[in-house]
Amino acid sequence: MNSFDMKALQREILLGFWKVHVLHHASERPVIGQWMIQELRRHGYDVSPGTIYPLLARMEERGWLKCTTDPDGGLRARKEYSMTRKGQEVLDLLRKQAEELYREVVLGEDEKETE
Amino acid sequence: MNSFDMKALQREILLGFWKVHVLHHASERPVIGQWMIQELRRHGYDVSPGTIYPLLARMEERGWLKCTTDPDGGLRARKEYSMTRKGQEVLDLLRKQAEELYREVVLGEDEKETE
DNA sequence: CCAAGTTATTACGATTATCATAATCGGATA
DNA sequence: TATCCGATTATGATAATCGTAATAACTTGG
Repeated sequence: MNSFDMKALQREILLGFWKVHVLHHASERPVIGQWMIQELRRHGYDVSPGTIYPLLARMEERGWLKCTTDPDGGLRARKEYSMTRKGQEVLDLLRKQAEELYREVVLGEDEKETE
Repeated sequence: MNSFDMKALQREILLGFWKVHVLHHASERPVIGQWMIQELRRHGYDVSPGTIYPLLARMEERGWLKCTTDPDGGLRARKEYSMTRKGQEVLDLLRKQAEELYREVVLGEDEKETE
């Protein structure tokens, strides 16, 4: 298959992409950790709970997502993360960056100069 | 300005984008650490040497980039990183991912189903 | 009603990446 | 030769990620 270290690539770069996907999905419907794990597996990537859950928790801490749980659901009830105003701002910026990235590295357009 | 923690955003997500830019640039002409720092500054982002140089060194370790230096240039001669075959494979995969990301979060296309 | 699976999250210790800042090196400038 | 500039290196602290195991609550079958 690939001749390179996929684990390193996931950690250094792809995980960042997936975080953008998470924010995007969260802006349409609530996201839960387990869904994210399965979704990535479906795409052929394997990411451990020890990565996913802390990641969502950090996004909540930072105010990018808000978390709701069934209060009667017990200690490990499923957590639904949905978008906040701040998260939306982050996502807006990320969309711009994702577009720049696409234009430059996929389409091969030159960077626009800041004059 | 922004109401969110830009430092966290840079660290968790944007830095990954910039790594893709680095690989892309390296596939066209050699890249050096100082250039990268200035380029990011030009775009309004501030990243420290303690991030950039280890990052390039890791890419070399992993065989994604190869490094050439003027052998008579002394201990801190400028290092030029250029693309390797393995790095090109990494970049190819990243281009696909960047395109998926763009289609989904910028254009709002639905994911393609794996049936 | 109990045992066994299923769906989820949490805990944890080890490893790796990132950060800010200071130090260093060598060439150019004056 | 003293100073500045372009670059990289060193370092110690902090933060993110990893794999694995533990836990909790529901569901299902006998």
